[in-house]
Amino acid sequence: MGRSPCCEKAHTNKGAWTKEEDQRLINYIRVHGEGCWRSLPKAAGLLRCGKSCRLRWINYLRPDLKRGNFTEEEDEIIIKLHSLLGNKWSLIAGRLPGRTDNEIKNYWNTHIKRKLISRGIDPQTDRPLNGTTPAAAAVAMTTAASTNLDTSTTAKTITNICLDFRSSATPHPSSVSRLDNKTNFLNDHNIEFKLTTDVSCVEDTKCSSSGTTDENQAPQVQLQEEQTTPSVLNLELSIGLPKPKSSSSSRWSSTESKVSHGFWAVAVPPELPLPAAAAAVVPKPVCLCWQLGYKSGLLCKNCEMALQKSLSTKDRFQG
DNA sequence: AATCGGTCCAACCGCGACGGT
DNA sequence: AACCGTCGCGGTTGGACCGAT
Repeated sequence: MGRSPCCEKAHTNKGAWTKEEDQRLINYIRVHGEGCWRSLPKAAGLLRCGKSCRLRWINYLRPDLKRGNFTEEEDEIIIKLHSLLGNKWSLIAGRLPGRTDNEIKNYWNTHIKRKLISRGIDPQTDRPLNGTTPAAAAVAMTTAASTNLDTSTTAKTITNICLDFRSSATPHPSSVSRLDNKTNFLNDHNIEFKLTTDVSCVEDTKCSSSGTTDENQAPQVQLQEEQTTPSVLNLELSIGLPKPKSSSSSRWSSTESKVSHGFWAVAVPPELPLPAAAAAVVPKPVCLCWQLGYKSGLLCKNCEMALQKSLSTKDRFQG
């Protein structure tokens, strides 16, 4: 049986939006908020399909959108995140408040690709075009030494990636909520982040890594930023085998799936002192919004709970 | 002024993931 | 477990714009 169309195409407008349509959509969302895109067009009196409305709002009408050219800092963040995540535009957008995935994707294809080629970097692979590692490359890959922090049966490898987030501002809540939904790819590849604001990383050009190791199962890589920037965040990346999936679907097991869009990570808040952190290291499902260092109040429900748990653990160690 | 080619970006399309039943 | 509806993501496209000739 074929997939039913998302909307009745015969009675919907296509193409560029008119000012009146924009205004209708804005007015409706102002009153009713985002969501339920399927029924929105009818309720708002728009002859558009829900997908079209959603796209128009997210990419163009949202009030928190940043307009204008990308800054050099934004360029560098995009390049670095792309080298890490690939074409995960929504994930990258989640790190650039006010920018949309579509905008970043377009910008990548029209500007950054050329920029990278001029630097001698292959934009597809983010590796040097000539196959050697140039000093200009933003990301160098080296073997990582790891320590075993994982008590689960799934092999994980934690690596450090230092990214330059000098321009990082507090993300808008909408970015955070969107980010919460970006973890499928990371789940599938069992990739974990631990993002801290450890200033020592700024000074330490080596960004030492820690994490589990299983030489038989997981490749180990360390991505290391050239330490020429004044402020760098320490982003630990764990790469391992994909989480086991139920036999007939791509979903997680029942206990795992209790956490919607969950994100398995070593849940250690940045402020936890090292000994406590080491003791508290257990795999927990939390999402990227915490792992990316967002503050309480901007976290999703899952991360908020995880944060509270970890803080109580911290209290026990200090008390 | 007209034409052409390149660039940019808003919007569309198809697909996969998730949640509910 | 299977099915269905909805949502969100990434790739692609079409047309507007702009500079060169």
